[in-house]
Order: sequence, then C-alpha cells, then structure tokens
Amino acid sequence: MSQGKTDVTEDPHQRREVKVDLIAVVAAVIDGNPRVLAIRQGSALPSGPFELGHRSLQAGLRDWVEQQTGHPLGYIEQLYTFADRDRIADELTQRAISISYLGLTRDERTENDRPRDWRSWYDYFPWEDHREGPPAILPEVILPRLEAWTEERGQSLEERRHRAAIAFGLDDRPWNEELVLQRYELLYEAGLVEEALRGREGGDAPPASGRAMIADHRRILATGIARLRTKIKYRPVVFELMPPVFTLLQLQRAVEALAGRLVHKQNFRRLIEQQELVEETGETTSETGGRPAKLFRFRPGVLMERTVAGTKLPVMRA
Amino acid sequence: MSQGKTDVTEDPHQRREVKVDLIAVVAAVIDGNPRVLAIRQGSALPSGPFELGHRSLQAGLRDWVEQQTGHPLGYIEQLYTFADRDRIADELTQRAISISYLGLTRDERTENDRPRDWRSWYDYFPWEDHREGPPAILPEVILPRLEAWTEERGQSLEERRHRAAIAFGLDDRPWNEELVLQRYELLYEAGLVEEALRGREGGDAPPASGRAMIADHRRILATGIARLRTKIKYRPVVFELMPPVFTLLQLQRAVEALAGRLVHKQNFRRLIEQQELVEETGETTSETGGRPAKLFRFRPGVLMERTVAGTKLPVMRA
DNA sequence: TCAAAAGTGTTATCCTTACACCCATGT
DNA sequence: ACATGGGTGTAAGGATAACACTTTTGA
Repeated sequence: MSQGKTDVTEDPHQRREVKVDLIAVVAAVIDGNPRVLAIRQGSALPSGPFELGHRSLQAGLRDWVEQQTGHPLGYIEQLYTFADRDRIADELTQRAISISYLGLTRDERTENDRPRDWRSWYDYFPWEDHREGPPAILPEVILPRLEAWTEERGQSLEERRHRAAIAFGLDDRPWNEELVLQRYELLYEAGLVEEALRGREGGDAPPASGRAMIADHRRILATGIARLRTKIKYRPVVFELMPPVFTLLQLQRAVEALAGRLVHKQNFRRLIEQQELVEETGETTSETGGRPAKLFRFRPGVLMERTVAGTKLPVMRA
Repeated sequence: MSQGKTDVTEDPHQRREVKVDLIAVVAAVIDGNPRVLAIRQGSALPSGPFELGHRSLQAGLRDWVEQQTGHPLGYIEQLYTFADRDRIADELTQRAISISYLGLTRDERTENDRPRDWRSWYDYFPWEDHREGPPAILPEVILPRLEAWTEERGQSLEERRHRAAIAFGLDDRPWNEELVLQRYELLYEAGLVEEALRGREGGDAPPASGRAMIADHRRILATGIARLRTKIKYRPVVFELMPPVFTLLQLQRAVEALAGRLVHKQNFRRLIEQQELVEETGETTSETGGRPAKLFRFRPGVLMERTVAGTKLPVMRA
C-alpha cells in the first residue's frame, strides 16, 4: 500500500525463488475435548520449510510434524496457501509463502508422543465452546468490547454491526459454529486478540482472551477448526478421530466436542443409522457407567462411497 | 519409494528456495455454455510465476491473467497447491510448486478481450455434459475401454471396478456431476486421456477423447469445475456469472450449464424463491420468445448473509 | 433403591420430488 | 391457431425437530 508498486516487467532477471513453509493443524479428540498439536509451550503449530529432500509437500509436512512432536500423521488435507503478511520478508529479494494442512489422528499415545503437546482448541478460542451454553466470556467481555468497536468510527458502522451480528449470532440470529475464522478476524480487527496489537505501540485495551500464538498460527488454527466443523457435516471424517470401536454416545460426544455445541441424541442416532455409517460389533461395554452400551465400528465399505457424497440440486429424474 | 529417503537434517545449508507458479481457471457462462479462459489455442490455462513485484498471490494471478488474456478478474478463490509432479525440476537444486485459483466472471466483452480465448468446458471433458442425457461417447467409447482396463490386471480388480462404478454411475448408481476430478483421474490411470501417454513410449491405445492441455492443466481445470459444481449448491456463486438482470429461466440455464444436467423447473424456482436470493425488477423482457418473462436481480443484502450459510447437524434448541 | 447412561416411540412440520396444468406473446 | 417459453397448484413421501418415556446396569 504505502510502499509504491514495483513494476514487474522492469527486471526480468529478478529472483523469483520463494521460501515455502509447511504448517500443520493436527487435531484429535482426547478425553472428550478437541485438541491440537502445538509446540513451544503451545505457542506454535508444527511447521518447517519445504526442502529438496522432501518427496512431496505432504511428505515434508509429515517429516516436520513427526520430528517436532514425535507424532506420526494419518489423514491430512490441504487447508490454504498464502503469502505471509504478518511476517516481514527477510530481504528485498526474498519472500515466503505458507502452505497449511489439516491432519486428523486418533487418541493413541505413541512412545515418543509428548502428551503436553496436545492443547485444547478452546484454550485458544474460549468463545467457541458452546457445549454448556454460550460461554461467560462472550456477554462479559467480548460482546461489549465488540459493540464499542462497531461504534468507534463513523465510517463503515452499519457494515461492522452487520458482520458482528452474523458472526456472533446477535439480534436473534442463531449461533453458527462454522464461522470460526470470521469471528477471529473480527476480534483481530477490533484489536481484541493479542496478535493484532503486536505491530502497534502499547496503550490499547488488553486482549479479550484466548491464548495467543506466534505469527499467524492462530489464524491458521481457526481455519482448520472451521474446515473440520464444516466437513464433519457432509463427509465421514469423524472416523479418523475415533478408536476402532466405540459407543454411539462416544461418537456423539466427539462430534459435540468438535462442533462446540450439543446435538440431539436421538436425532443424531437416526442420522447415523440412516446413513449406514456404522455397524454393531455384537459386543457391549459397561465401562461407560449405567447400562452397558453396544459397541459399533465404522462400516468399511461406506468409507469409499461416502467420501464422495454429494448435495442437493433439484435434478430431473434420469 | 524406490529412491531411498533423503535425510532432511543432513545438510542444513541446502537451498530451500522454490519456484512458485500461479494458475487460473477462469469460468464464465456464454451463450448458455460454461466456458473457460484458455491461451495458446486452448492448450493452456493462464499462468505465470509469482514474482517480487506482486503485492500478493491474488494480485500476481490477476496480473498474469490480464496480461495474457486481456480479461480483468472479479471473484477469485484458491483451488489447490501442489508440487508439480508432471514437470521435471529444472535442476537438482530447484523445485516448483503451483498454486491454482478459480475465477468467475460475467459475459462481458471488454475491448481487449479476445473472444477466441473462451473455450467450452465440454471440449475438454465431453463426457461431462449430461444436459441431453448421457453423451454418446460414454457408452460408445469410454465405458467399454474403462471396463477393459478394470479387467486388465488381476491385482486391484475389485477396487477398480468399484471406483469406476462410483465415478461413472454404473450398476444403478446415480450420475454424480461433482466427481469431475475422480473421473478424469480414472481415465488418466486407464490411459484414456492423451496426457497419460506422454511419458510412455507409443503403442498404447489412442486417447478416448477430449482436448488435451499442456502439463497438468487439464487436471487443474477438472478441479475447478468440480469445485464450482459443488459450490453452486450451497453458496450463491452463480451471482458472479450472471448479468445484472436476468430471467429465472436464464438463471436456470446457467446452473444447468455448469452442473451439466437439467434441473426441475418448478422446484428450482421454489428453491431460489425460498432462499430469497432474487427480487423482481418490475420489468419484463420479450426477447426470450414466447410469453414475456419477468426480470430479476440478486438481492444485494443476501450476498453477505448467504455467503456464510451453514449446513445441518441435529442441534439442540438454544 | 437410585443415579447414570442406554435405548425406543411418536408427532407435527418442513422440504423434496413429481405430476399436470394454465397464461401471454409473436408468427 | 399454435408454437414457445413463462408461470402456478397440489399432493405424496421423506427427512427434521421436538416431545417424553422405558430399560439396564453399578454402587
């Protein structure tokens, strides 16, 4: 913006090489809570440069995660690629881009796994856990400050109100758990997260809440959570987070942990049953307390069919 | 696999710089057909390296597309990032990655626009257009060859059959228009598209059909089409492809062009109406033949609300 | 016996699908 | 008048959301 545009055609020999970083959001459900693999006391996502030795982007990512956390990765999918905006380019002839991935793993403690690396999502996003109703931090801290911000400047006042209303479910709008990124970005713009204040001099109001991360890692985490919350609704990805056998309530609790809200027990079961995602093992467990629960496993056949589901358009009959 | 893993930690000073290419799938609906912006007689997607002069990835992409096609870009979204696998690295110390984007534009002929750059999707994927029923090429050419391929080798026979059945809607399965990429990849594996035969020596069966493109551009195009066919169902992206005012049937035809299949007129209208996506302008047009049609425009307010829609999970009432 | 969790039945409502028909204009 | 596209009514079936209730265990 302020730096004056460089004419691309000026020097055809200018260096075009770029540093590429790989960053991972690795999620699991442990003890009924959604968790993410983080290093350096929870301040950073596993990451590292894409190097010549890496056979592919994914292979590079796996190497870094395993090296930094001791945890091998199973399912991974790409999240987003961006040119770093919070990071200052090393030199004028050097830029960096980041390629982020979402990984899903089971709650299996491997030998070299360091349990301390698993942090709850909601340490970073305390306003996102609505399983026990809207968290107190919302009415007590975030919403008042956010409202103050929307009234701060005369310019795009209406637009800000509107965005906040949609993102946080104000004015009788429903809470939409998928809008994790939009909420984080609003809080960032409003200066309510620590990351937003880093460039500026002090004096601003202290951040609203939630543990901060280095650079833009928390934004990337928000992207990963949003993706998972969306995807869980139309692809059977919970698979990747569950042990081989489980009870229906355990499955429900996992979904609730991810979505950050409770679901209706019976309707949830009907949904699962109707999609034929699972089958009974024939066994039961009484480890859950109360009446013993039937154990289920995912139907292996479904994996392939359902991974390519499809949504609705009022098509004509073939 | 066969190459023996390189230890990443061996030489910390090895070069980590990488070439980054930006590639665009730019779509429009022109004369009732879905089209893509392609250069070099339709053999390549617009693309170019990410350079220092580019303020951002998106800005770089816009520059290249405008420079190569004369067409300014409106809406764009990221598709996928990958390390090139079909391209051979320039040197041992040099690798390349590609970042692909999907762009949507209206049918507006700008002065410097070269109409010849707009190619129909279905030139590249003739098996994807089911608006007049399954295209003849499927039963006549593709399916027989594909079947031959599934029986070719004893190994993963069942799995191949299954994949083909899902992708092409065999054995009473419905046709799923979203599986564009899966279908292309199957045809690639089966050696039924030209691109698959490039590395190998001749003697193979000639490609099934569809215009080929350089490198992996056709695969990227398939990815873009798949994304658009999916997205059109849950986000109001058709907006970006329509003129400011239009009739409902024109809107329907546009959706049909993209989806490659017909939709039920009345149910389509109910869907549009129910989502309150459009409003009457009060005008009518008789340019469509037959009874004059009411003209509509998209409701500007909806743009914001609907861009963040949301899907279903059996939630509990707040 | 009672708490805790498992598991079932039922209803009103809404959305989806499908079918069939009428309306307004130009030729 | 008739072809062409525009535009509507309605009914069956299925999925959703919201009820409340019974069952089986461990402590």
